[in-house]
Order: sequence, then structure tokens, then C-alpha cells
Amino acid sequence: MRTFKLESDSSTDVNQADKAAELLKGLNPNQAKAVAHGDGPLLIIAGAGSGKTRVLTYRIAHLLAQKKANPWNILSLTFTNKAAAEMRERIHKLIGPPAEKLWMGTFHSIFSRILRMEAEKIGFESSFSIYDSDDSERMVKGILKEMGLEPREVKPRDIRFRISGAKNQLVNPREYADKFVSSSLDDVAAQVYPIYLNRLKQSNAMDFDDLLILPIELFEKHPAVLEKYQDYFRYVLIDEYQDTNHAQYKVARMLASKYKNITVVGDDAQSIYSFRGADISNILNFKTDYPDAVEIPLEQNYRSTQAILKCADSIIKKNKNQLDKTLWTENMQGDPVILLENFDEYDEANRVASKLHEHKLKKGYSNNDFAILYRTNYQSRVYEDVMRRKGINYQLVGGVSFYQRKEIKDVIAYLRLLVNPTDEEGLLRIINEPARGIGDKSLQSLVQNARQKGEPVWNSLLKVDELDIYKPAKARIKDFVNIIEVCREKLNDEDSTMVDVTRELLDRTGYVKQFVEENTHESLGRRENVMEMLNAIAQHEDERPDADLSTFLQEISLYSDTDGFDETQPAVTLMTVHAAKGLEFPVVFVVGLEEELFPIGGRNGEEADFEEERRLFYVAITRAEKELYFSYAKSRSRFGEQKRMLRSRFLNEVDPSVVRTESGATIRQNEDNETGSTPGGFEVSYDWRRSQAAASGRGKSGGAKSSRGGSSQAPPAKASYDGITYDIESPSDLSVGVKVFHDRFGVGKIVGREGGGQDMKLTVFFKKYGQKKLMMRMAKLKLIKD
DNA sequence: AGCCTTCGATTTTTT
DNA sequence: ATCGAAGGCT
Repeated sequence: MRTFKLESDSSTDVNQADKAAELLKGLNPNQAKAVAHGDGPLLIIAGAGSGKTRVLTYRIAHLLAQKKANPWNILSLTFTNKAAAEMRERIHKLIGPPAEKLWMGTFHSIFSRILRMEAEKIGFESSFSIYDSDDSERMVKGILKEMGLEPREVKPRDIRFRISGAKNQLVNPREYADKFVSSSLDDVAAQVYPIYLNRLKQSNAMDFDDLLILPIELFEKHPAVLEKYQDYFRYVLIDEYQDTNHAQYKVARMLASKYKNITVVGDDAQSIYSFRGADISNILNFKTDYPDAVEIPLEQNYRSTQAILKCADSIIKKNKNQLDKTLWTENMQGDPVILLENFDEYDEANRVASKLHEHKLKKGYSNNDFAILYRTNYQSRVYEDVMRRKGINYQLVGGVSFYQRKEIKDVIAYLRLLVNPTDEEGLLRIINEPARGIGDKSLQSLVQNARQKGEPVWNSLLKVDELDIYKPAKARIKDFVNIIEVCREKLNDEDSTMVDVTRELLDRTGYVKQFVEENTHESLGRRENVMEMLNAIAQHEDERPDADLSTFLQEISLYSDTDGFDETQPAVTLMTVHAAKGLEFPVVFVVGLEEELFPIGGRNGEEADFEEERRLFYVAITRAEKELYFSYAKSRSRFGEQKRMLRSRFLNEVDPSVVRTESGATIRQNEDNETGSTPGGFEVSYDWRRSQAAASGRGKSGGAKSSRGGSSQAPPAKASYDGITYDIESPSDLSVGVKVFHDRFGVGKIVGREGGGQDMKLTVFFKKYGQKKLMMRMAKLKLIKD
């Protein structure tokens, strides 16, 4: 690593000064102030569309022009690869090739690079595998099984979620067990957590959280290493600071603590990731952390019309916990927001499509001017359907990405195993894929042996002769080991390229052959995908001849679904609101504005976080430059069943002066959406003839009774129980851990309780129905005593 | 061991 | 509606 030493060529210093001054032209006063800010902590509160990226990129260019740092002394952290790439590109336009030398990337990718260089210092090898959430979940599942817990009793995902939460809060297993145990699930998580950590380490693997946490561990254990990076990264800049979690906050603070040249940019109104640990107080407390921080607000919006901005403002004002700030614009008033009211999701998609068409025809827009934004990925299906049928080019961002496909993950697992023999998840994933006669029983013996010895499973494979395993399987295992070892050796051979080795691996294992033999449309598609994977490897090899396979694998595990977005494509963009953050489009459709969808309800009976949903809605609105549409459907199919939907409460909260129906009328407001008992809510002044036709065509639930959504039509099945039940005598009978019987849900276990007396609410876990929240008064529970 | 059938859950949002 | 997992059969 190079040390901090400026490249100097004094002859051009004057030019440089000119350049620095040049950068400030065309910026508004606050933007210029932020760009020109010298050393010391800087907090930029950047409202939506206020030129945040511009300020960040100009600031970096300005630092370089002023000769304050070399490109490689600047560390710029973003949330997505896409954002990092865009920033780098824009800086490239400003300063040219030196932009390549900037340290610019996501927290995860930057710190994985650092961990790669320093791995041995914290007991890893630099060839470590990166486990995605899928791998983590499989591992948790395995641990649960070994503990004798069935995956259907305790969901691996719940446990993984708790462990991940603990890790992000920098809570170790010991502290977790001491402090956080308040339900039976926490209890299980507390048991799994230490095993999980050990197994990761034994597998020379890190999960996503580790990429943030282990640097902290590294820096704490090795102050000299920390200082090396502090001296190296003289300037630290962080984008979307409101979305940092505790670990990210801490590692950034460590790096910046020596020189305090830290610039953070964020907007508390756009904090939409609290579900994965983002802590809004990081940005709110910045000035406490750095008392001499300079705070610069960017409040002039360059993106949207006044109407759109007013609409956004009226929504965010409903939030209680929001910093007060006023976004303003010199842009024109613009058209009102249009609300589209639809019968069902097909009606909705068709209407959006016809609006697209209309805009293209009458106003000269083209496909890439449009974005359709929704709350959940599954909503994209209908739009894909309709777009395809109408021959409209579209670009789906997110959803199941290339690297998440089973066949691709299999290939990656194979490669991970080559690079890192101790990668247990990789091994378990593909040891019998394609089927080669190493079944469950044999596998269990292998794993059990490994656990006894405290070794990686790979070691058991090598010693298969000493183990008591079904004979034919032994031979298969040896074959398998042989293939892996041969390929692994080839990998170290200078003459063979990564693609060659991969090709040989896939050939010897018969992985591709299985698809050819199956010869179905689907299997051939899978084969195509594998071929595309080979191309990706070859391409990577061309671009980065020095990079080895393990680097490649580490990089691709950090690719995300949204990175594929290409704004130059002549296509309509379909994506979730989350994925749209940071982007802008001339015309935006925010669809599916219905209760329990947007805002989406909480899971497992937990309260929905309406404030965060509102911020999300705010983000959606502020993506629009010129025109904005809202839409909802009165009925939507969910889990294969048609379900009645209520209009989103957000439509009642929005300033009615900027929203119109299609016919130009003011929208209805102040409906009682909360109770859901307003049949009149659907009597709207709108021509539904088309919709009614669609309704009778589909038949199912056209004018269904205005039942409180949720429970299904069928009468609740009576559950039965053979054992003895007891009446509840006092509320204290119902403590956490007690088994109960419910008429409909059957036998369950209490995992949480709130309140007392008649109003007591219980969270009960039922084997068949999962977790339910029940009012004690209503639920008529019986006790079960073992 | 591997195939086929049935059953159940799934739909937040993502590095 | 669709997918994966579990369980039973060959």
C-alpha cells in the first residue's frame, strides 16, 4: 500500500487553482459552500433532488484540484454499487483517469477488500467465502436440526434475523444471551448464535454482517492497522448517511477519528431501511459526535415541479419524528398529480399502459422517461404481463437476479469449494448436485463425524474409508473429491485460465450434461445461464488479469439485484420504491396504493411502521420530475385468491389541492380507512363500466361483502386436542412458555404478552398457523398442562 | 437412492 | 398461483 504523499508538479498549480474555482461556478451558495469546505467534519442535509450527487462529486474533484489529497486517499462510501459507479463516472468526466484510483464503493465491497488484505490478522484466510443470506439461513437451519428443532417449529429466517440484528448492534453471543432474551425465539437464537459464529469461522466464511463487523474487530485488536488506514484515507465521504446501521456508523467513525475529515450526506426524510438495522439517529447525532461539524442544508430542489413537491411535502409533514425543513423550487407549477382508480390489478396495469401510450403520442415522451414504482416485487408480474402483451419495452429491476438463480448459485458453490475447501455451505449445496448417489444418510454420517472431530466436513470426505458409510456412496464420494482436487490443482497452474478450469469442472461433474439430457425448455434455459456465467468469468479475467478466482467470487457475492439498471435502455422501468431511491424519471407511476400493501402491514401481528412507510411514499413521489400518477385497485389477487382492497390512507393525507382524478375532479378524502367498515368507501364518482365487465368475466369476488379483509371465506375449522385442557383461572396462568389450546388454531405456545387484565394481548405460536396475536378476552384459550 | 405426489407456505423492502 | 420441502413408493 502506498503511503500518503502527494504527487507534486508545481508547474500546474495555477491551473489547479483555476480548476478548483471553476468547479464552484454554476452552484448555488450552499452547494458551493459544501464543495469548497476544507478540512473537518461536514454534515450535508440534502433534500430530495437538491443536487446531492453533484455536490459529492464536485467536492471530491475540488479536493483533488486543491491538491489536498491523491485520489487513493479519498474513501467514498455508498449504499449500492450502482450509486458508486455513477459517482465514479461523473467524477471521471470532471477529472479524467485519476478517478479510477478513488476508493469508491459500498461499505460491503470496500471492507471486503480491506478484510482480504488483513484476513490473517483476525484468523481468516484471504480466500474467505462470503455467505449471502441464503447461505446463512441454510446454516442456521442445519444448526437447528442438529439441536433437534424442526424447521417448521422454529423458522430459520427468524433466527437468522435475530442473529443479524445482534451482530449489527455489535452484541456478541454472550451479551445477547444475557440481555436480549425475552421470548422463546430469542432463547433459541441465543443458543444458535455462538454455534453459528464458530461454524462461519471454521468454514473460513463471512456473512454480510461480518464484512462490517470484522473490520471493527480488526481495528480494535490492531491499532496500528487502524492507524495505517486512517493515514491512508485522509478524506472519508458517506452517502445516504441516514441509512447506515450501527456497525457502519462505528467503522466509519473509527476511520475518521484521527483527521476528522468526514463528510456525510443524508436526508432523514428518506430513511427507508430501518427494517435492516439502519439507525436514523446516526445522522441526527452527527453534530454530537463531531461538535465542530459544519452543517449545510441543501433545500433547493432542481428535479420536480411545484405541484409534485407540494404533494411530497404534505405527506412528510404527517410524520411526527421528522426534522423540519423546507424544500423549494424555481421550477414551474406543473400538472396536478393524477389518481387512477381501478377495479383490479389487471385493470390498473392496463390503465397505466394506456397512459404511457398517451404520453408517448401526445407529449413526445419515450419509454425510458417512465418508471412504474411499487411496494413489493411480486407486483411486477402483472406489469410484465401487460407490457409484453402490448409490445412495450420494459426493464425489470430487482426481483430474482441472475446471480440468485439456482444453477448460478450452484456453479458459484462449486467454485467456492475449489478456492476454499472448508466452505461448508458450498459443499453441502453441491455434493449431490447433480445427483451422484451421495444421499442424506451418508451425508449425515460425514457431517456427524466432522462435528465430533471439530473439523470441516471436507476433512471427513478425505477420510471416508475410515467411516461407516454405505459402500457405493464411499466410491462416489471419492470420485467427487477427486474431481474437486484435480480442478483445484489446475487453478494454481499458471497455464490454465479460470474459465478453462470452470468448464472442466462442469464437464467432469456432469453439471451441464444434466440440463442437456433433461432437454426441457426450462433446463435448456438453465444451461444458457451457466454459459452466461462462463462468459462473465471470462470477461472478468480479461478486464482484471491480476485478479484471482477468489476475488471474483467475493465481488460477485456483493452484486445486488438493482445494479443491473441501465437508464440508457429505451425501456419503461419497473422497480420497487426501495430500488428507485436516488433515481429520477420525468413521469412516475406509484401503483398499488392500498391499505396493507402501501403502507404494508407489519408481519406476525407486529405493528406496521407507518412513519417509515410514509417516508417510503415520500421517496416514491420525489422521484418524479414532471408528472406523477397514483393508482390503486379495489381488488387484488393474493395467494391465488381475490381480495378486496381499501384505498391507501396516504391518499387521505395528501394535500388535495394538487391531486385530481382522471376526469379532473378533486379526490375524495377523509374516508374511514382505519376500521375498514365503510362500504360506502367504494361508491365513487367514476365510470366503472369497463371494470364491471372485467369483474363478471373473472367471476370470483366482484361485489363481495365488505368483510374485514384478511381471514378467508371458509368457516374456521374446529381444531381438536386429545389431551386434557384446563380453564384459565387468572391472567397469571398465561405466562410466556405456557402451552395453550385454541378452538381454531389448535395447540400453541405463548411466546409473548402485552398489557394485563382483560386487555392482555398474547402472542402465541401455533404449529400449523404460525405466530398469532390474540386478545385474551376474545380468544377463549384453554390451558394445557404437561 | 431417486422419483413422484402431496402439502404448505408464500409476498415487504436489500448489502 | 407457484414453489419448495417432506414423505411415500419403486
